[in-house]
Amino acid sequence: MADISPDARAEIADAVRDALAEHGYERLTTAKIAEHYAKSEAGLYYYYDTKDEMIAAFLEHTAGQLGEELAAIDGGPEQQLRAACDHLFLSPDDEDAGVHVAIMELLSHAPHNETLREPLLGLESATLELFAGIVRQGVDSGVFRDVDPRASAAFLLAAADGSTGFHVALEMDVGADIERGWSGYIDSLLADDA
Amino acid sequence: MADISPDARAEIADAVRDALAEHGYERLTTAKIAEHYAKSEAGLYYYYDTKDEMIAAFLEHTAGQLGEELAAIDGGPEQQLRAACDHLFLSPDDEDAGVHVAIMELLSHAPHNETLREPLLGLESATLELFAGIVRQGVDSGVFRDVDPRASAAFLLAAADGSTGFHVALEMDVGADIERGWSGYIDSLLADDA
DNA sequence: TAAAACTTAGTGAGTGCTCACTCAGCAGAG
DNA sequence: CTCTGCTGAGTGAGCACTCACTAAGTTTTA
Repeated sequence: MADISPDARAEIADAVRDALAEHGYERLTTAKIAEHYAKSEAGLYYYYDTKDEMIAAFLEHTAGQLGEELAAIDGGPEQQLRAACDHLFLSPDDEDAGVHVAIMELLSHAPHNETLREPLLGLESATLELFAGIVRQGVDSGVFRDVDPRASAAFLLAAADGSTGFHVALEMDVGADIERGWSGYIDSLLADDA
Repeated sequence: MADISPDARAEIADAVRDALAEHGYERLTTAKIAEHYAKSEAGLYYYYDTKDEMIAAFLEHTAGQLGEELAAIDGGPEQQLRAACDHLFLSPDDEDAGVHVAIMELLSHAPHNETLREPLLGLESATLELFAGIVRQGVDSGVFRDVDPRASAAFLLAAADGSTGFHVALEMDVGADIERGWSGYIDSLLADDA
């Protein structure tokens, strides 16, 4: 209970991710997690006390990965921001679509579920900080207009989260529109000292 | 089954809405819907065959209401767009917060649930059209720059949907930031023929 | 050095509870 | 007598979680 080996942690996080991508949160059962796990269903309970704890473990694992991926982006503020958006605004045929929809499901359950709230808050806060940091750098270096970094970051991140909804979940044909939308927004952030 | 009286329709839609606001979709049961309904649980099944159909009825009801509310806004394109955003981007202490989170939950279940997909698509498409119409009018009348109306509308709507997530669901303290975000975005849409 | 005692990492077969949905029947209107 | 609208009392399936047990190490003891 106290300490779980990193291997077991990662194996279970992956099993939760695969099961979530396949079935979605609503239909996620411990039996389905076990189907993607080398050991048995009861074995999951050797490491975690509840299903929610397994999901929280998946979220923490994912937050770590996303943080690494976003931190690996380099270039000037404009390039960094475009690359980061490209990463977060995904297309319906993206292979990670299932995972993103699942995280959105989890988000929507946060008001009723304490166990999930904390890791989700961590995930979103970290991403927000990262975006705000890029914008702040852009403003300081004069690449961007004098906008409020937190406001721009929060707005972009909200749009990224929301696009998962009606774009991926509903398969509405607005992928190109949304991409022009955020791209145009970044254009509008650029300082116009031509 | 075939035709349900408008009264019964509305009563059940309201019961679903109240139960959703109170318990969220995950913990929504037909018994809880019945608690907010004047008749019995079994009575719900006199009108609808499945729980999902009751929820779909609620969504259709809500889509109608939202359409009316947004259509009632008047003023110039800038005022209309600001008022519409004010309506969709809500604060955590908004009394409708529960309903918005619930719709977000429903959205995230759409990939796995055919019954819900259609009414949700209708809800989102109608709102998107409405926003795009306002922006188009603004562009045509020269109030806004020559932006792509569908792109701007889709981007704004995505941001509105997403803000429900980390703002209302997580109670992250970014309400003011997001408002400055969309307000600044509308500023950037204005034609600058000062 | 070998047997005994203990620990770690699991497993298969439940168990009890919740919940969507059903059904036989009933009151009142026409 | 029949149709509409409705109900109380189930019922069966699904699911989170438990538990008695085991096989494979590791440590202790004589």
